[in-house]
Amino acid sequence: MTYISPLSALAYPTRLALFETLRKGPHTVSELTKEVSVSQPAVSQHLRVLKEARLVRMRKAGNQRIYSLDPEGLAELRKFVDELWDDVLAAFEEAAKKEQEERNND
Amino acid sequence: MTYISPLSALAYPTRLALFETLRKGPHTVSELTKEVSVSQPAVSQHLRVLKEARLVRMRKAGNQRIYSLDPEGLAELRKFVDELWDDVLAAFEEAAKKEQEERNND
DNA sequence: CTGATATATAAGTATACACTTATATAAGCT
DNA sequence: AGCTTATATAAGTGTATACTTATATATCAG
Repeated sequence: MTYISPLSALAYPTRLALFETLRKGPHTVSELTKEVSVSQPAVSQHLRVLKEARLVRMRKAGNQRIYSLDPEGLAELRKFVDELWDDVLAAFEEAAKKEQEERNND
Repeated sequence: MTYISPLSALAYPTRLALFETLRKGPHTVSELTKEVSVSQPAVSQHLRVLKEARLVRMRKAGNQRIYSLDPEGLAELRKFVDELWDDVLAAFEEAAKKEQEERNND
């Protein structure tokens, strides 16, 4: 099964390395290729995955393609983790409440 | 290469489904197995990956093992995404500044 | 102690996918 | 037009890993 998501897109080391480079600012494909130890086609393939996951976006500039972070997709990732964090806090409160009740039963 | 991280741990659909179930609260392995369409050993294997990534934790209760979200590991994930978001905002500001400069040049 | 239940581990298999090289596409330059 | 540079796509390969069944471990109940 193939499952494109921001999480799976960032799961692989080489792809994460490309993404981390893009955090520093927009880069062309050849610049990105210099940053990692894989071939240019491999970089293009990773960029496609990142793009489909809406983590990065691309604009053409003459001969080159400039990749950069995609604010829209990243906003969704942020939302996911924010909501996740709400659940974590809720679980904490629930656990604290139960502990309190157990103390009262003594 | 094997790369254990919260991101790769959540990258796979079945594992994400288990994690999403745990967001609702602590569950035993047999409860989790009912939620997904794979065997119990497969669930145990996924839980091990989630545990190594510090996304979930486990406590024994008699015969059973109760899995729940791991606040510590999830705090790290949150931190990662928060810092990532800072970079996104910075990239936005940079882009806006450049656009402004280009307008001034006209 | 014995059987039942809950979970983990072992071993094997099938498939997804990260990589490679070769080639296609597309834009810039002379 | 042709040549060069930048990037993408195609096709093939090796490996990681998600699954399976079988079995081991551990706790509980009688």
